[in-house]
Amino acid sequence: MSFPTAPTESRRHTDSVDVPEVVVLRLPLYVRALTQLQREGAEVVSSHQLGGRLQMTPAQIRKDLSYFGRFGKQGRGYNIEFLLDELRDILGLTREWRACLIGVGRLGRAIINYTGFAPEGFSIVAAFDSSQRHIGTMVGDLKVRPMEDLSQAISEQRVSIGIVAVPAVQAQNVIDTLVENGIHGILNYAPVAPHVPLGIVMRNIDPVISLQSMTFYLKDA
Amino acid sequence: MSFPTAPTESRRHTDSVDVPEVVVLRLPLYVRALTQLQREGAEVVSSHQLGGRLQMTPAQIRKDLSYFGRFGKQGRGYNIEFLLDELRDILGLTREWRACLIGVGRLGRAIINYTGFAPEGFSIVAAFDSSQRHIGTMVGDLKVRPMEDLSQAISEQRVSIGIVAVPAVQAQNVIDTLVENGIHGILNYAPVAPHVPLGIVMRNIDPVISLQSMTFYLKDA
DNA sequence: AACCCTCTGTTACGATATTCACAATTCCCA
DNA sequence: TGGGAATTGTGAATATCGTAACAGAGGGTT
Repeated sequence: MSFPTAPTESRRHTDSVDVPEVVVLRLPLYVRALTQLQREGAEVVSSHQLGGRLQMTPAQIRKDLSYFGRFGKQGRGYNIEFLLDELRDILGLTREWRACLIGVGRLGRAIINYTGFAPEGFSIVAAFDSSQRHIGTMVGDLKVRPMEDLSQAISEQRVSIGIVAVPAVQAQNVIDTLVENGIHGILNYAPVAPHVPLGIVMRNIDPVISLQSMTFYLKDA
Repeated sequence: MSFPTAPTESRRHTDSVDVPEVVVLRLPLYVRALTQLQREGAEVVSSHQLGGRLQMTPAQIRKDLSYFGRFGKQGRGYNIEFLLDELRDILGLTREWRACLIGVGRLGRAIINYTGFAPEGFSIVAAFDSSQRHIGTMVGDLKVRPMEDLSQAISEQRVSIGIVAVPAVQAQNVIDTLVENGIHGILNYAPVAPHVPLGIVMRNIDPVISLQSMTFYLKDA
């Protein structure tokens, strides 16, 4: 498999289900590859074909899927539309997810303007900043609000994900605030590894960390 | 440990060294935590303290470090400055790394303007795009060049990393071109899982994939 | 209908990764 | 200087993860 355990991700939820987290982390890749295949007009795919696309062994794909059910037909493979529906359902991608953004500096503005979220059902419905300089200004089509409004906005707009794009020093504070206000999922762009209580799911987006592990392999090539 | 193998990363280099890739992926986190500790004025740290910061077990930290040498003192811990130097050396962070950016759309421009790279020794020294609309324009302080210039720019400016910020459909082509021109490290922002030959190190930055694995844990909370 | 080819789901096995546990070393202080 | 407290480095034990292999089911073909 080409996608080993990246050490800057996630946090286990409850242990009610016994699906390895590595498996969950791969499911979105399946969704994407299947979507691509579907666009190409395919109706059925074998674990071997899918493995070719994703550079992983057919056995791993079958094993991963088997944690959730039996989706294929022997001798034939997987019906793409059906499997996609199932995977979307498993991942919770059949509904819209509303997120709020904290921090509307350069990075925050880039995130708001990123067009990749909406087609996948993720929408940013509120933006916050602690600086007077930003509060009240428009970013995309959102008016930037003060942090004091966070609690109200989260409940009124039924926000369940917080996207953190503040400077490193503020990140832990902001994340604590989000958690206190009932947010359970955090997408953190700040270059730190914040602490979150058990049951909170965090994902870190950090290009510098990615580069720094890359150079290990490049340094004497 | 809070940082399980994220399944959208990397690719093993040569197998000359026998350090597990998961270990390499964690080293940058150590570097960052140690840097932070140093800023706070600490001179020595134990694996237990460091583990507290990073939410991992002391044993894992000691084991990880032991792949590369013996950096601590029993009864005392690790000298922060010394360990930082060693880790930076191991990761190849003692030199400057020059990268080129492909794709100067919204995402590409955000990447160029991102201020987090330079302080860590990563600089973007050339920008390319295939669209006439962009070629010749200035992005940050770089003039956007046509793809035909890629080969020359890579050798003349001694570029060793390619940052890909083109639409999904173009990503595989662009990456193939980079590899053909001697690039061994690729930071891919395009929402695809491209194929790269053995020996090429790729890291994927993909917030949507991160969110899609997060919702699995959020969906019935 | 009989045969053959294909491909899944799953169990058994092997590889990898993490944690445990402890001997050995260092520091500090009395 | 001696003794206790702290902490490393590491082999062994455990846990997790990936791969191989195969029985059994589908579907196509003659």
